Amino acid sequence: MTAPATRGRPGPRRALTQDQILDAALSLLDDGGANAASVRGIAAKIGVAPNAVYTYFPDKAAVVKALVERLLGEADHAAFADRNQPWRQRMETLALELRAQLTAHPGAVPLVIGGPMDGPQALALNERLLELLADAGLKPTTAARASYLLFVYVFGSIALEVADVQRPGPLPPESERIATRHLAFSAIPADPYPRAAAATTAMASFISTKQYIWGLHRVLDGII
Amino acid sequence: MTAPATRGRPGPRRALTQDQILDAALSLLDDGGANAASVRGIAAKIGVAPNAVYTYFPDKAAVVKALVERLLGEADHAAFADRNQPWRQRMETLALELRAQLTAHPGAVPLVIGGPMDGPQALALNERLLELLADAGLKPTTAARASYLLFVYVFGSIALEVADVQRPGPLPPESERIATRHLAFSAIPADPYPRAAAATTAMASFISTKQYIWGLHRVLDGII
DNA sequence: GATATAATCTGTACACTGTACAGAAAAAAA
DNA sequence: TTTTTTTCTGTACAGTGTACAGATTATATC
Repeated sequence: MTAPATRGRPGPRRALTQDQILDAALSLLDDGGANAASVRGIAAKIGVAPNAVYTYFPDKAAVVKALVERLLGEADHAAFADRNQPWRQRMETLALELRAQLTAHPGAVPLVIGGPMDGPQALALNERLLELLADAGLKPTTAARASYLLFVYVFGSIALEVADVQRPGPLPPESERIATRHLAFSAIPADPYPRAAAATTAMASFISTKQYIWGLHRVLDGII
Repeated sequence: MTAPATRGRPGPRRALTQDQILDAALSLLDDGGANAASVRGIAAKIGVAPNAVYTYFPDKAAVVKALVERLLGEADHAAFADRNQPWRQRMETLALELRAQLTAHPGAVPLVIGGPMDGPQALALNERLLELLADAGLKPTTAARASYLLFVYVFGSIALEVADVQRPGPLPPESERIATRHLAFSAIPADPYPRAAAATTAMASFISTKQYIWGLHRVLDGII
């Protein structure tokens, strides 16, 4: 798959692989946040000169694109491709899988939603969704619309969730993040925001799995 | 409102205002994309040394934060605060208003969804949503959940829409963007993606106002 | 095998980025 | 008038992406 296409031509053997570069990039993102995956940082991590990276990718954008593809591909499609399970269940599995995959790399999330989702893995994901929605009884065009809506919901949720924490590094446990939000929201004055001020506890927990599933079900209810 | 708080103290008069800086930043974003709003660019645009900006904002993040607040605040709340209209209508007005406001500045969108939406204007928006959903008959906690869901939908949609074009500058007209997508999607092979390949025309138009409204209605249907 | 060819990787360099620090000019307070 | 405080500038530093020119290395050709 990731075989070097340049064997049988002159020149020294490649010392690196694309995957090594992506590994390094992801690792930097994981403990440095979205801006930590610099070309120089990547190169340093694998012990090579900065511009050696450009042998494997034309520019940084290509690295990011490949990394996004890889992250999307790492979601296990097998689980929700199982047509024996009820479709809502499969949808839930898919949504949770994607969320788990992406929130495990919060620094990468801005990169995922920062570019067009038109790579092979995004298309594959879309295809699984279309199958699933067909099984749910939707006509192709409605299924396509619904698939896009679900994309919006899933990636929108994840984006808002990771945007909520500013410190780089792995996402703290849900409970801790909720506690932080609660603290922040407790400062909301009742004067201009009476309704928000009265709902701070609820609002604090909107980054939770529970709310994520609740929202998913509302969307699915709307699609029917 | 934005009065200089430092009058009645020694020192030369300020040559700039925060708004001038935000104007410059927005203008740079508008015709250079999300990375174009550099401190140096802003300073050059208003004819001042780069570090003069730091008199008005502690760092670049603060500039971005203020700019986001301003963009959110520029949505006209009056239209959908009118309780005489049916609530679905008001919701539609709100959603369209926000989309228009943000897609008018595509370069700013990554900045909007890149940080926590907890500023005064985000809270004000949330408050309007809560009022609206209360008028729709929802109980406070359900209204709060639904409000967050709508945030996710609106900003998620806008983010995906803006991420779809890579060239900086103003968003091309919808028809042109759809045509571009159509062209790109026409290359989708039927082999691994039969369903997607059969729906390219539909998929191309998912960045449209029509799809946006359709999705909104599905979400509202789900909320009831 | 010797030679030509083409692909790696490195060193250096350039134009950018955010921002820290030191100083000069300016205006109000004393 | 002198002191004090603020604003803005100049300079500087570490960091960014990446272009360019070699040196090195392996293959293909003669």
